[in-house]
Order: sequence, then structure tokens, then C-alpha cells
Amino acid sequence: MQRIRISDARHHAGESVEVAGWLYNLRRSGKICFPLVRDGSGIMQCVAVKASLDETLFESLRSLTQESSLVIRGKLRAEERAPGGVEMDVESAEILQRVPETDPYPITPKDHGIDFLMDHRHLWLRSKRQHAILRVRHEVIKAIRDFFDSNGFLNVDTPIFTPAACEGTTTLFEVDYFEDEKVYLTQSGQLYNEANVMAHGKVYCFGPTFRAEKSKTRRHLTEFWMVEPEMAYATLEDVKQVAEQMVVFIVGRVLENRREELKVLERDVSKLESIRAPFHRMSYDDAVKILQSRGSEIQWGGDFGGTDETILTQEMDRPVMVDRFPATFKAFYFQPDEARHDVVLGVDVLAPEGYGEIIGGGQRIHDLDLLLRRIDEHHLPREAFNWYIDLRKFGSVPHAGFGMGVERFTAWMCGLEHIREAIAFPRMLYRTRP
RNA sequence: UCCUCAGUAGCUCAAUGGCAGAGCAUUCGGCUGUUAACCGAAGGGUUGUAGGUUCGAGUCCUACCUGAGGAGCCA
Repeated sequence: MQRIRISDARHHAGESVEVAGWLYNLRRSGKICFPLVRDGSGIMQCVAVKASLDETLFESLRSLTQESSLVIRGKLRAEERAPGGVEMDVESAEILQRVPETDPYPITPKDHGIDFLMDHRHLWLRSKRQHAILRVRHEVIKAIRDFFDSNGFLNVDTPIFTPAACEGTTTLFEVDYFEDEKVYLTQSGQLYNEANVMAHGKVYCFGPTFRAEKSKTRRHLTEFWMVEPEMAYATLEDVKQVAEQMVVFIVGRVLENRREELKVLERDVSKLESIRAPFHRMSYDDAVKILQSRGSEIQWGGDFGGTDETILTQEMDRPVMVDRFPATFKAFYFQPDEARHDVVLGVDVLAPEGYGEIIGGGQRIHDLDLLLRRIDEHHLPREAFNWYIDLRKFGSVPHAGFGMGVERFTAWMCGLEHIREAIAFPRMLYRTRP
């Protein structure tokens, strides 16, 4: 008998097939019962009728417990009342493991609190909503790779263990590295990207990123995934254009391939359908003026707070690109604006609906003397940057790139309240288990 | 690190300072079209921990623990 995936069931109406899965829920009524079986690709309602089945088989199905694993066989039939449009008339079944009723599956189809769900994250992943979110996340990742791969970028990944002085600003996780040596978990692959890009012209790295800030908000994880493209012979304008095209591409893919999941998530898709080029563009100067006029206490020279990002984007139908930030709060490697030496050629892309900064990037310093000066101004040890400085000695060119956080993007696509649901096992300030 | 809120049955929650409760889950019984099925019954409690006030504390006070939301912080 052919084993099928539930997602393909509609193409097998009228056939006898088998499905291997888990019992999602069960409704019963005396001499008939309706096991809902999920197999990872979808959920299918089965119908078991006492009169047409072996007595022990019917009894074992009728009393089956939630999340028990089973292989179930029967004839598929188009049925309007069933979710998915197809229903299975059960002919036989094998139960691989019956969940004992003395220790039943803890996540019932009713409401649960976030603490309980997070403690049972390893099981929570099976629920409809979490299943849908991780499928959207997969689509986002696949779209990112497809976008860069088909635009001449090469995937070159950067190290996760990095030496101490990588950027000198944020808090890093320290790791013991054999005898008496300390290394740190990467907070960005960017510096290494700058080396890789001089070899390949256009590259991207894609991997986990670690930030040890004691940040406790709905937008923060201590471990998250980031894609970072870098382009040689490129400027801030190139970054803005590529970032805009990439976002439009990913949103398009999600809308094209994950409609069902967005429906499960009750996402207002019109909010995503309005994401088109061109995005709103404004300078940091203008952003500060807008914020002040709307009651923010921000002063020129200060970074945006979470509420500032929300104020800037709340009435926007598409992302906002803010560029030319004060040099004072950006990293040492940002290229200054020729026309305005107090600002640098950096850009942040803020997602609508309060989802905040999803992209940050800009143009890097390519001049040797300027880079040396900036390293000194930031009190960073030159020796640690020898290899990075070399890149400005041997065929230096203007280059630029950006980083995008996968979970923030996924949370935006799914309309999530909190970023913790956008990754299978979130790592947060006070939560590292399971 | 700071601020706010919460912690009662496996889960979600109720209980004016006065008998510890409900729904769901589990078990038993009923039901041939259920959609978080429904109907009837049963079992299930160190009220986060330690003190204190009181005739009497789930409830009030103090400290601590755990969690949540937010702030700071986050190139």
C-alpha cells in the first residue's frame, strides 16, 4: 500500500493509502470515532466505524491517547466537512507507541500560559501554530538564499569563534579555548566578509550570531540567525537598493508559498501585500525631526529607542530606510559622508507594524589612513586588526554590505507578538532550556 | 541592573480575612457525522519558599525564589 504525505492527500482521492503520523486529537461517539492524524505535512481526519472494523482495532483507536504514534490505512474520500477536503475511511492501523493515560500529553488543545509552553517547547513545536511559524521561517531562509544565489553572490561562511577585539562595543559570550586562551562567540561575520568579498566580489555569510546583552524585550534573542551580504565596488546606495529588492523578494515568496500557514496564524496578509518598492527613505536628521514633532525625547546624536522605531513606522504601509547616522554611535568601520563629516554612510531598515530594525548596514571605510585613525579614536588595539588593515593596503575599493536578522523578519511575516516563537529553541536572557 | 505584575489541582483560572472551587485533561458510563464534540459520574490540593500580624491567612506585612511585561542596553 502506498504511503502518502497528508499534504498530497487530495491527489489520491478514491485510493487506499497509508499515513504515518501522530494522533492530533480524537472525537468519538459510541460506534464511530474520528481520529485526527498529523504527519508533519498536514492534519487529516479519519473515520473509524465499529461495524466495519475488527473489534480490538476499533477499541484501540477509540481509546487512543493524544500524540500516540501510529500508521493508519484506509481509503481516501473527498469530504467537504473535513479540514483539507479529504477524509480517510479507516481499514487498518498499527499503533507504534501508545501514550499512557497515567502520564498524558501535557499540551491539550486548550489554552496554556507562556511559561508552561516554553518549558514544553520540545512538544509545543508540534502544535498547529508553531508548525506554521517554522514553515514560514524556512521559506524566509530559502528565499534569502535563492535571492543571493541568483544575483551573483557566493555563500562564504565566517567563523563563530572569534578573537576578543572584533568590534569592541557590544558584550560578547566568552568561551574557554584550550589552555589559557579565551575566544568569543561571533556577533557579526562582517569583518571576515570584507576579506571574503575581495576574493569573490559579492559574498554572503549566513549563520548564528550571539549577543550577550542583558536585553529582555520581545525583540531580543541571545542567539539568532543573521544573513550578511557584502559587495565590492559598492556604496550606500547599492546597499539600499539590494536590501529593498531582497525584502520585496522574500515577502513575495512567503505570500506565494505560505498562504496556508499565514491563514493558520491569522496574519492580515494585506499588510504584506502592500510591501513593494520603493520603500520610504529618510535621513537620520529628518527622522529626529519627525520623532520630536511626535513627542519623542530623542536629541540629535542619540540612537533610536524601541518606541522611536515604532513611532516612525506605525503609519507606514512599507518599510522605512533611515540613513546617514551620527558617527558617534556607529561602529568604527563606517565610511563618513563626504559632504557631512559628522555623519556616516549607514542605513537601517525598519519594518512596519512596530517590528523594528530588521536590517542594518552601510558603506565601509576603504581608506587606510582613515581606518587607522578610527581604530585609534575607538581605543581599539591595532595589532588585533592587522589582517583587517591589510585589506586597505592591497587593492582597497569602496565596499558595502548589511545584516538581516532571520527571526525578526520571520516574526514580522507571521505577525508574532514575540520573537521567541520565530526559532525552534529560543535562547533568551533567562531561558536556555529545553 | 532597575520598574511593574503574577505564582492556588496536570493545564487555564475563581474564591469580601471565615468549609479549597470551576472548566479542560485523566478514569468509568452513554451516544453512527464529530469540528477545542456533547451528556452523566469519579479521582485529583504542603495555595512558590521562609518568617510575621490575627481567634482565624490563598487573601494582610517582610524577605527570598521563579516567571512574565517593559526600561536601560542592543554597530
